[in-house]
Amino acid sequence: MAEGAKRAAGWASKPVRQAASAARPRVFGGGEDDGSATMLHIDMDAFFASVELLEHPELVGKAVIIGHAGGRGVVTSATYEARRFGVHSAMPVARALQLCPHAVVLPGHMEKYKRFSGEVMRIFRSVTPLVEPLSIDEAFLDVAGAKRLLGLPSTIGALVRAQVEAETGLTCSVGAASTKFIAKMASGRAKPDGMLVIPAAETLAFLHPLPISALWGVGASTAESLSRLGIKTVGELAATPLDTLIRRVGEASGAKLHALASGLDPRSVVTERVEKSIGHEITFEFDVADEQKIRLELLRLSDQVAVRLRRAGLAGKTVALKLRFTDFSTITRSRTLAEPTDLAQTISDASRELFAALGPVDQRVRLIGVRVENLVTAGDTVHQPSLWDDESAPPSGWRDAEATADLIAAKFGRTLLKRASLVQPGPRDRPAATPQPPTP
DNA sequence: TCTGGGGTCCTAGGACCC
DNA sequence: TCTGGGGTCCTAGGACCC
Repeated sequence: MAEGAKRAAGWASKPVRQAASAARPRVFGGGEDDGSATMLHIDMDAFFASVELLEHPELVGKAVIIGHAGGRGVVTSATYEARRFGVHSAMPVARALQLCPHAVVLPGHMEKYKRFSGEVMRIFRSVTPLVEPLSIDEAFLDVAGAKRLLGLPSTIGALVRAQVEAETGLTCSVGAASTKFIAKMASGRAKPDGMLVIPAAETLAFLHPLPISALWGVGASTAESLSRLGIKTVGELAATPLDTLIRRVGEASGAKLHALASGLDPRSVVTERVEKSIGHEITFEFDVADEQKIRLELLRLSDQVAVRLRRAGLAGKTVALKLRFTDFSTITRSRTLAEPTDLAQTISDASRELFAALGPVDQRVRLIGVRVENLVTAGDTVHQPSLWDDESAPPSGWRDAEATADLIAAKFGRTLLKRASLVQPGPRDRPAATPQPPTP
């Protein structure tokens, strides 16, 4: 990142920053970094918002929300100035603006965030090859082997933090511990722009006073269920007999939670992950009753999914349809095909058949989604262009079915249109003036 | 206030096979 | 004639994470 951008964002000339990396690391329990905390969890601070601020230096220090203003948007990121008002991710933007009326709402730019993410992950990998990206803005680093070359985990953490800031203008927070799970908890408590080391011997002292909702995998539902057993803290969870827990939350979750609450987490860093499914979904700006609109959107989503499958060299055997209705109830229907596919037409056919099999739907549709599961590496794939190139792609949430149908007709002729049962045969159903075959 | 879009993992029941 | 238990695959729904 250009020096100018950093300065503009008000980060470059922060004397605290220099001091922070040079100062003794924050170590839980007040001791020294004894080198036992070799798992790092690094998490970018207010990632999307911070990236946007690089281009809007005038907004630094202000309450900024990333999300779609108006309509049905939710907050995808917010500066700490906005969070002080209770704003957080996944909250409807409308609600966030009630809590923080002076906040500036900016639209998100996913492609840009992906670029920054790649840059940051590259810096992580310059420290150790044992990097496991967990999402677009966080990763685990196993620095046990890098210790000899680069020094204590806290030194490595400081190095990475300084380098990320120097090269991108963004800050991140680091948690260092002896397991993944504790490292992640630690980075959360180091935020923003900090580092917290939990020596192995301090694990339980750090962990047990925390509320169970802090545990990875304990959401609102599980927290509520456990609190009915009188379990509020991680320490209380660890002291609960395993079979009591299993009866309450099920076999797998019970065993996992009990282990985590006891500080046990044997998972190592996984550098290569295999995708298990690829899908797209869209929430309409206004709930839809028109089934033809839904079928058209299914074709569009199927095409997006197929393009991504082919780019990844994958094909999938199971096609899943997802529908969410006006009352927010959600259903899924899926079908397993005889052969894996990466073709839009096949995925679209399957999803439209699943939709048709529902029979008459008495509610309007708020969201539809198409997902392909049971992925396998595609064999010899036939090159198949997208139904739409970028220029002609109808915007997501399009409203004009006629216009979209015309668009397909203009591009491929009426044959595809008819096959896709996008329009009823009728007076319009004549060959287009200049039918064009799909261009390779 | 009214709830995005990308995913993963788990549970439970039924079919089917041995 | 009645009845096991285990394994695998498929489907639907839900919790959870960022």
